[in-house]
Amino acid sequence: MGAAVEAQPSRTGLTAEQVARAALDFLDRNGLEALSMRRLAAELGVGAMTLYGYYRSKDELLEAVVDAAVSGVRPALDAKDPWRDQLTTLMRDARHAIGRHPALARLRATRPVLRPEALRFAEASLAILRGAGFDDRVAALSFRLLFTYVFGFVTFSPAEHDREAVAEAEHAIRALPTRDYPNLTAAGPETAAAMGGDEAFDYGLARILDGLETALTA
Amino acid sequence: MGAAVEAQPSRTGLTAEQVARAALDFLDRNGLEALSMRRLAAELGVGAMTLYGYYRSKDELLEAVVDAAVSGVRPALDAKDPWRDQLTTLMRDARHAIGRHPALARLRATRPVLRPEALRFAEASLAILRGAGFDDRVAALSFRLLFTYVFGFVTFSPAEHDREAVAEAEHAIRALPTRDYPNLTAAGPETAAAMGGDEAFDYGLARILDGLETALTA
DNA sequence: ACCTGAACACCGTTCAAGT
DNA sequence: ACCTGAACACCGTTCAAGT
Repeated sequence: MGAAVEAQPSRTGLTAEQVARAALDFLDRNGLEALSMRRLAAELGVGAMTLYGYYRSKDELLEAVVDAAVSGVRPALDAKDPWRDQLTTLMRDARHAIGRHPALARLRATRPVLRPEALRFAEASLAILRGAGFDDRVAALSFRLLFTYVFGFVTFSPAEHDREAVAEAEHAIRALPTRDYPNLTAAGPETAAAMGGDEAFDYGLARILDGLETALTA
Repeated sequence: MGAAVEAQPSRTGLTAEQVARAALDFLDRNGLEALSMRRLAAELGVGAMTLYGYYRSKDELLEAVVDAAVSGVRPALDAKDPWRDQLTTLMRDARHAIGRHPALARLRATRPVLRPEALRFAEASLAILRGAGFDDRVAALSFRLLFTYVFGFVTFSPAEHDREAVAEAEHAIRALPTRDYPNLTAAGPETAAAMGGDEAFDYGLARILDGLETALTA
């Protein structure tokens, strides 16, 4: 399990929560590779070893960071909307929520996160799917598909504004021998453009929802 | 760019290729965290600094490792099959190819891989999609959806045989308050089971292909 | 030319000591 | 009780020296 030694403001005036929040903030500013216990401690103005009073290891701290990022985020849904619209809203919101803390998706790739706060996304998805008429098994499989898509997208797509990554991809494709890569070179700019952004996300999501609709009416 | 100092067998009898292959093997045996330049060098029976004769940095070595893993893998397709069957085969093969080197998916999450060998998957996908009648833009978007799904699945699903991860998830769900998580607790075992495995992969893939079919005939 | 030990600036974490 | 410096066993990489 994770945090929770005690929420007592100790001699340093720090709580476990505050340490996790500071780590999340550090992650957003400097990225995952930059975070070290020593640097975080220095930023908090305490000795490196002080952090081990709040978390038994760096791993445990990182788990708490995921929790901190995810807690308080409540899906805003209107149950009167059609299930397809509800899922679209939920997945778009999830994408943007994760996109605000890019390091987190990679953190979740190593460790499946099973904290209650992180499971609200599953609950909200299943509520919509079961409400739409999917039985438990198919609702669960459908949720997993949506989860995989959203987390896969934020993990493997270049960041929102990263025009450079797209340009690099286009350049790499243009350098390919046409003979061995006839289709990729023919659709080079389109393939590079499809690597990320709202259009790509929405297109994929729409196809998945088309597929769910087909399964539901079959 | 990556490797390629020279393929000359030097004093140690090592080539850049061999170093990359050894690193891939090390990764498969010990995981991403365990790989260090010092340890790999020790395993190869050379000084740590010798590796820097082949690759300028650990990053560059890792890029070559991705290349080594991916090179030589040719999609085995029968162009006479319907496009849907061809895509199913290609994506299943890709999933298993990546699954053989679990560290690689996480490596690709940090750096988009644009080496020619890695782009064969894109070429094969686009060949099928364009052959099916998708225009370049929609074919590119559809490829990206499939790519995201396959890489997302191998990244965020527990490994094939990891019965323990499923049990842990089931346990975590059972501990949830029914009042706040009515749907998740109701479909707990199904949700845990859907985290990975062939059934989950094939279900998701089938829904995506349903969606592509809908888009194509619309 | 090719290889490598020593050294530098870092890590996470243990342990014993400080207040 | 709470905090922390020193120390240990590691990193990736530079640099100067070895053959």
